[in-house]
Amino acid sequence: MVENPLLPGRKPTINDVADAAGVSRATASRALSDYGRVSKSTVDHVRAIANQIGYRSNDIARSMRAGKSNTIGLVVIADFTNVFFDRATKGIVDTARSHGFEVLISNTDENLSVEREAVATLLQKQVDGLIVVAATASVHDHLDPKSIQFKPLVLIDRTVPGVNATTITTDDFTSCEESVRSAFKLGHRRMAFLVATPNVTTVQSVKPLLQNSAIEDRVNGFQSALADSNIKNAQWAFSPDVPELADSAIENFLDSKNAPTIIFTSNNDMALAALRVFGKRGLKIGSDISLVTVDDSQWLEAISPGITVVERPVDELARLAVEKLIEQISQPGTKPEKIVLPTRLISRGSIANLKANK
Amino acid sequence: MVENPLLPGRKPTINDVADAAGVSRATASRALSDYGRVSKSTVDHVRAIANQIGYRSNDIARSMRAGKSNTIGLVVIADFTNVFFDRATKGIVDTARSHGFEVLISNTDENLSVEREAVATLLQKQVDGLIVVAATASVHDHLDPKSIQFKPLVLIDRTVPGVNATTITTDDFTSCEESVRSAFKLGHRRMAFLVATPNVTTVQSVKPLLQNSAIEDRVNGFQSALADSNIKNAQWAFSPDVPELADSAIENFLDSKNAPTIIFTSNNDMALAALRVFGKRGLKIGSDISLVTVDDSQWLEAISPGITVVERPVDELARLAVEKLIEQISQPGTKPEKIVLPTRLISRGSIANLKANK
DNA sequence: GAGAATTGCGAGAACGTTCTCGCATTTCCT
DNA sequence: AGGAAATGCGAGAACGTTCTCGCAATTCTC
Repeated sequence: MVENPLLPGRKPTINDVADAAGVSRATASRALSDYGRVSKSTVDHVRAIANQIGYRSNDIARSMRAGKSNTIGLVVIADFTNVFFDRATKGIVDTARSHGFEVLISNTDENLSVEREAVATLLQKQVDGLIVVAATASVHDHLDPKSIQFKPLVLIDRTVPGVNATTITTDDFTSCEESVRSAFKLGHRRMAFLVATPNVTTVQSVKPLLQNSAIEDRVNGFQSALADSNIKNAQWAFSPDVPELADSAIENFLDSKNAPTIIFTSNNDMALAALRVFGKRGLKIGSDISLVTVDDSQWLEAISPGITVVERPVDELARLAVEKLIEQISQPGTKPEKIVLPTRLISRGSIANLKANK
Repeated sequence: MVENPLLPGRKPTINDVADAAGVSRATASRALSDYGRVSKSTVDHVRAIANQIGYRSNDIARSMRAGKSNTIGLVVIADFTNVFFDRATKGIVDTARSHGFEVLISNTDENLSVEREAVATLLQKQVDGLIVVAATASVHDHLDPKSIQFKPLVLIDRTVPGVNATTITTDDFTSCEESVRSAFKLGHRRMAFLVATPNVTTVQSVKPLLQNSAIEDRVNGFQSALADSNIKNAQWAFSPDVPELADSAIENFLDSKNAPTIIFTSNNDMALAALRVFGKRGLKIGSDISLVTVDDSQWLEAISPGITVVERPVDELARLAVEKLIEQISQPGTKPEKIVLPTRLISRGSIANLKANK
């Protein structure tokens, strides 16, 4: 190991800078961090010396002294194909960085005990605040103020009743409603809905108790439009996010007596299931069968026909989450807000026009 | 703000535990961290008290004392659609976590100065080691041992000549070679290649100096098979990762005099460009036009026909990167290794069989 | 030009851990 | 039973910062 000739054996500390510059540690600190009273000439001199010996401040020591780590914790769903959380994570990391914060990421698998552990670990790492995608709406003791040491908290994607934190969600209801209406206008009457439901183990045809307000919103949006259109025989499948089960749910739809002309899926994974089964059966999307899903990604636009989709503003959600969190970190009194971001139905070619075909 | 009635005003520290348990701080520390000499009864008592007052150790203070942060830094390409780095990041975070390490992530945009800054920031945060996807092969002073304070370093995806660090790459050469041979066997003679090239600003038809060994390997693999098959008129486009430019490169291929029957793309973004243009022109993949790309993702398999792809072992790469890094962190003498992981050509329906058509 | 205000800087404490000593007390060995 | 070894624990230092005090030297004020 080659060493710095000036300071053998270890990285330079502020004491080394002080010694080399012939000033006290306190003055060196003031000169480097630009506070307190120091003469201009001392500042220049100390900084020159610091550069020369390659001094870089130790953020751990600084955090310890300051009681702030400039780090936020993110507790999020790990899901290999879920574009939404992928992009949200990336947006959060980038926004945080641009505000001088680092992000510690913990992946939970929609698993409450993993989530508990993750929150505890992040708090031990002394994060200044937390952004959480809560696995379940019914349990939240680990998110209560005292459990998180009264640190700021922002919930994203889903609400948790009983937790008085800033919450940033998307208006899935309205666009899902609109997607059904849109299909109705094009002549669709037999509709089926495949909903990813983390907290079940088998496919259900009747809505179980959902633990996820975002999914609940989508289901409610679909149902509201069905009611308005007086459609009573819609088929439903609530499936765990397991490819085989999702695929079989789609197969069941297609094999049923009054097979649907259109299938709505609640997320990317479920849309993949639909595409797999359609491909296997040689069904042409946009003519033989129709498809609408939630959460846009580039490939949904690139393939032909493009898939009609409810787009959620993931980048804005990520940005807001970080900004609201940092606001609460820097101004502890700030009141929590409930923010709902608008979504948008993007029509591509995946809904067949049944009226034109007649 | 509600406070802990036992300890008003702040989080309990190990001093509070010691006081409440009636022992010294040293003994409390020994009892909680299970080292040194303490009686069984003292351990039980101290732990009970610690639980009771809700004590959780402060990892920042611990890191400061220990000179180790149990944190690794990841410097990686931020790219909205690049599945490879998305999954690599996730794999790295999960593997690290399972070994008790956290990950600090920095996104660079294939930008050297951002990369420099990121490395410096992570070092200030006192990471114990670094995993880096290097933006450029020609400059590496910021990755030299003294620049990274002699901390362990693992390079992934790309090699950087002159940096003596553990390197984990994939054997893109062989599978890319095989993909061309595979197309040749099916009767393809007119081939075109669209290669994502971060360090150019316009589309080039002649290979520029690539700064990326992974891309270089792919190009070399393609070229090797072309030479073996005696194909001399292959078309090439080296494009920045900008949708409009990539799309136009594909258009140019299709509009050229001897238009290719098959297009090879070097990554997911370029494949999306191909799909967009094919769709726009009504070309049917697997019959009118053929396509092969690199880096698998679920949608490439779900659509019909599935896209033939060179699959790279991203999860294993991520796992190895973390494990090798942690090995070097815990055993400082460990020699760097150069690991090359095998890739695999997955044939789906996207290469037309021109021989069968005759 | 004398007191007051300002400026520049050093000494030392503090953040919350862990670890090295050293000192009692207990246990062991013959 | 008497010395040696082992055990249990406390005092205090150390990690690298920042910040509060206070003191001397300089500048200001009338």
